[in-house]
Amino acid sequence: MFAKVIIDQDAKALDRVFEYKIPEDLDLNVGARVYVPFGSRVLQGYVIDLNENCEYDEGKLKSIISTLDEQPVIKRELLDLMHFMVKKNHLKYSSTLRLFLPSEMREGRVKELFENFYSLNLDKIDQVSTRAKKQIEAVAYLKENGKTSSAILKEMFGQSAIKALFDKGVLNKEKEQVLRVPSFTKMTQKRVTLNEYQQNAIDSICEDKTYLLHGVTGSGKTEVYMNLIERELADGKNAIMLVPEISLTPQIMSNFKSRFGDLVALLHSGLSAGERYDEWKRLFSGQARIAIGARSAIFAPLDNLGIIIIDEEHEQSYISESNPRYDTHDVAEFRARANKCPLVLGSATPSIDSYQKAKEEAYQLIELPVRANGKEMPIVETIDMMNELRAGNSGMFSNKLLAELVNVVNNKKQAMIFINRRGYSSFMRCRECGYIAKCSDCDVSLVYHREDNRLKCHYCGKQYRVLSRCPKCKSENIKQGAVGTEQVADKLKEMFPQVKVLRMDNDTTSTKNSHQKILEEFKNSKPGILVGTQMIAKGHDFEDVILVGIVDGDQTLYHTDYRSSERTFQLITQVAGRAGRSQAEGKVILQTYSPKHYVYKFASNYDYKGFYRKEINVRATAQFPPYTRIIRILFSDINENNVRELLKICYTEIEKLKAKYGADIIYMDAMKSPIQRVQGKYRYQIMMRLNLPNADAIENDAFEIVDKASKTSVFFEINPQNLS
DNA sequence: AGCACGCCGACT
DNA sequence: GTCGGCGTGCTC
Repeated sequence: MFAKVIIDQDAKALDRVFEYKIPEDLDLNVGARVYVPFGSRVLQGYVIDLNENCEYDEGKLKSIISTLDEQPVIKRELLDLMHFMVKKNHLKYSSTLRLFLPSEMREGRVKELFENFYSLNLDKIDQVSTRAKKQIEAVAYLKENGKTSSAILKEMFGQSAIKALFDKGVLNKEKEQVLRVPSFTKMTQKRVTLNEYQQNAIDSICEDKTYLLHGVTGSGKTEVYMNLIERELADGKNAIMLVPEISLTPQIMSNFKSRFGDLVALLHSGLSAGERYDEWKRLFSGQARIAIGARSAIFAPLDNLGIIIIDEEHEQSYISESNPRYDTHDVAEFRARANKCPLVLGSATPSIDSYQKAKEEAYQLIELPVRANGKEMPIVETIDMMNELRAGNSGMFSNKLLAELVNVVNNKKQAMIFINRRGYSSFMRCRECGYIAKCSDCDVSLVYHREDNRLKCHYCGKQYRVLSRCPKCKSENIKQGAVGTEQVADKLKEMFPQVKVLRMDNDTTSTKNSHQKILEEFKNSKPGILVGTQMIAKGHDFEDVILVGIVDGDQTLYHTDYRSSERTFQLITQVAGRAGRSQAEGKVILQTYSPKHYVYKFASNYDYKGFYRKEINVRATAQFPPYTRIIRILFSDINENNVRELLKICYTEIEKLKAKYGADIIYMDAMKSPIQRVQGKYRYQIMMRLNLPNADAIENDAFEIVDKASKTSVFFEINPQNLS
């Protein structure tokens, strides 16, 4: 017998199948990790196939040294998925396989946690003194509950009692592996009665299909998810539910934990390597049957899936933007079809892509048009900031927003102020000559951070001293540009000194649990104002938030990106949904310099369908996705000449494809990347826009060309989310 | 990725 | 003569 093996090395040159002989006495399975001789070294690899024959020269084959796994750790379905992903996303086998296993399982670094357990030695039970009250209690407890961990026993009966029992030989001590389970405070969740739409959704979602669940904010999607999962569990099946990274809120987790208990396993980047390994193992062994987590949880080692759910399906975090690059939607679709189970995409603001698929009946559309609590959506008032300016108000808050804030404070309620930019202000600009401070490595504007009075590069983290005069024209009139969270928070503190003003963004949530702490503090602050980036927009329910202010709605709009309208609409809807979640009436103040833009018109009326109709037209007219496919090939290297050379070779070759595909290559150009340097590497790119019918073929041809020409891997992006 | 092999310059 | 620079090529 022969084995096909993928070597666990991150080099492009090694990323192919190597064949090995299998020793007679080795019991080997597809999907097991193995040690193999490789050149003069011993490396870890993964068995992806077993065959009677080999393709390579048999005389040159070496033998597998040993296997690390009796049972395969990568199940068949995931191996099929590997092939799918490698092909679809031009990925390496090795990096794809790594997605399937916790990092602890590579290089044999499995660290397991052991704990002492005690159990009763029934022969010696009569040795316990009748006067030893604690010891008798402990024995009774152990009779009732069986084997128990020493930590629990000592906590309950005291260390001395347990030690005495052990010394007498009444207790047997044994070491046992324990699994580290991330803790969450459980809330007892009362079961809510479903409205007719929710019930209808649950009844309809039952086939081997993809469903788009379009439910307004507060329509009770989570309740639908929980019911669906409950139904599948009862049917003996397992479930995966994905939530966007940022909304891994304690609320969602504790809801699920209290409903499903230890059947839930969590997988996300906030876990320690040990915790992640243990959660993975609980799923693998079947102890846990529901995987909940951010995008990587789609690779949960569960078989027999009954349902896969992607909550807030429009979120960008579902698209992996660093290697290995993939779109969670594709992976979920693959796994759902492999398991013949429903895939549910849920959102209040579906991506244009998904909604179009629903319109074309590739997906089945299900709607939850009303809020579960029967409340109306809060009223959105659009403020024309140009008018404010003309009226002499050049501050960052409109008079209306200020008045509403005063109202909040007087009534001891809460407000959320949303601004989509972190730091104190966006950039430093010389008012005389127009010079803008940039990062010397990344060619991107530096952002002023007041807390440490420094300029920071948001791409590489490099810090600079603040400029007091312009390095170009020596003018001292160098100032910050647009406002950021820090400045807004400072201003509010100044205006409302008696009010608790909290800030939440990437800078204030870098330490573990800081996220939770801020939210907890806000919850207990009345009156209180929470200032933040999109981080505050997702899934937090605060009863006393009656006002949401969007300081500068335009910041996401004027990006040179075909998706900016879509993103702005989603963001406003999402943020607006935070207001008036309970009895109180909510209000949203939306400040903008372009109040007539269609995004604001539709967003302020919560008119998703209207927005979709407009936006899909724009895309069709301008020849943007989903009607075309955009491909961006990014080359980067420390040596600028190397990149330019490679770019030139690839461009000339790819250009020849025009003869073959003609007008299906709508556009093609080579250029410097918008952000020319990141971490000292020069970045150049080729952008292509393709007509759909031949897009796959052109994409593959282009990939072949680039792959052949370059020794290192090149970033190959499809419909890139941001062009930096 | 690592490691061998190989073909040129400058040293005990 | 030999030591060692790192370019090229291979690993089942």
